[in-house]
Amino acid sequence: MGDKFQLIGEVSPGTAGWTVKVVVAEKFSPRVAQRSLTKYQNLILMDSEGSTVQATLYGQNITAFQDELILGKTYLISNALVKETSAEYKAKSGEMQWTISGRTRIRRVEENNSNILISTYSFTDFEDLPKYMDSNVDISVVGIIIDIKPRRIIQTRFGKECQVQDLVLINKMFDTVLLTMWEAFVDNECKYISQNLKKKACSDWKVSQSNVIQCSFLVDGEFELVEEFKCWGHTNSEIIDNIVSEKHYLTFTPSKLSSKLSVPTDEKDFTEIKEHSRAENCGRVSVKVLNQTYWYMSCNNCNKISSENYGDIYPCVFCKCIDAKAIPRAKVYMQLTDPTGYINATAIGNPAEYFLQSNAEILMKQTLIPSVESMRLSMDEDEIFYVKAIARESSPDYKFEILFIVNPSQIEGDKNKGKAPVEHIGEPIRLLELTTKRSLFHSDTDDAQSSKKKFDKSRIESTKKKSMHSKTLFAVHMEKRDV
DNA sequence: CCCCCCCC
Repeated sequence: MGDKFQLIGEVSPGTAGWTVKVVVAEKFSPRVAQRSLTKYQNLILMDSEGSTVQATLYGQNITAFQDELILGKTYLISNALVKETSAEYKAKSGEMQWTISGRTRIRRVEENNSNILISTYSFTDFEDLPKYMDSNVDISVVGIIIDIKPRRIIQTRFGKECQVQDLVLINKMFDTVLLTMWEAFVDNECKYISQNLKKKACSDWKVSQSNVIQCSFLVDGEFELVEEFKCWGHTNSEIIDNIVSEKHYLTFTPSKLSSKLSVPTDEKDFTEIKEHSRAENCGRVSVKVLNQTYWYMSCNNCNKISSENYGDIYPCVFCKCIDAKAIPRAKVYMQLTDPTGYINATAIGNPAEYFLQSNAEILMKQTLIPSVESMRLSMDEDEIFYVKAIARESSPDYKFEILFIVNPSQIEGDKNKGKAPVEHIGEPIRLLELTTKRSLFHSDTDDAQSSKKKFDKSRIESTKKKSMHSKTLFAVHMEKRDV
């Protein structure tokens, strides 16, 4: 399977234009980080030489890719973000780590490379397990799950309550062991396994049960399942038969394993940024834009990032649209500063194009990254940036997004002249005085009535609707250009 | 809505 592609070891952070053919050797359950709410999922990928690399998926990518990266299947992967693992963890995770995201290109290859997988595993026989008790060594076993015990709550010796659940494993010698699943494994793997056991029970159970009855139970033990522990679960009589007829090791696993597990479901929520309140009347606000790529390739249906080439039709992993088209989308990341401090904010799509005075296609075709000044010569009037503070799932701080940019002189003059066209929910409505320079950190409020204007009314209306749950829209008055 | 990063 090697041929014209790179090997895992040949790819480092600087490597350009690489493609590696890999087998998904392991796929762990999605987890939530210890110190934040970030969801992540680790995979182990293996190349033709048996070298492995840890690959990680974050957040929504976990769900998006759950059917793309199937355990035991072969893929061509390119354009993953390659990072060196920090020294702290190097011993454990190996040299490099790949982050798989929407920009990563993944192509399924119809090849059976399970022999490569098997060759790298070393399974410990059940009868040798007692040697490893309390040794904290990671070992692998292979067996069939023939029973799952009820979940129970235990107390550790430190008084902490833990949920555990026992599985009964059987090997080809009909030895059995109890495998105790801890905490998250109860919610994830056990849940999946028990569903699977039920499903199989009617048709297959008799055969395997009669097999079990014939055997003697030689070893009973209790072993902790650590994360590196490999474990395959089946109750299919055919598989048991295979084991009996000397097909020792199984390399296939339920392909939808991860989809049955606890995948993040929470919608992102928008919350108020009271803690960002500072003094008012804080003087001028300035904007700084660092050099960056002012566009990304996106799905024309859902706007999510795409790994395809411009104009290509492809099935989008995010929205599942089968004939999505890859089109560029403008984005710009900027720093807004006032005397109280600064925030970093992103503008995507329309506000980005307005700010950059360009459009996505032109931005994409720039070979050199132009400075914002050079693109924004015409902008010499005051502007209001409507910024939304969005609570992040993963950390306590907010990210800021510029929803639209309004030039006040374009707003129709009536009694609402100059008042920001944004509804504020749950707080007294106040009007934003254009002449007042607000602190960036002041979550200000605006008047819904003022949407009676010709300026881009429909867009503002639709933004309003989407912002119904938001209490965090605030406006930043930019005084002329001050880059 | 969408980008980035994120974890052991």
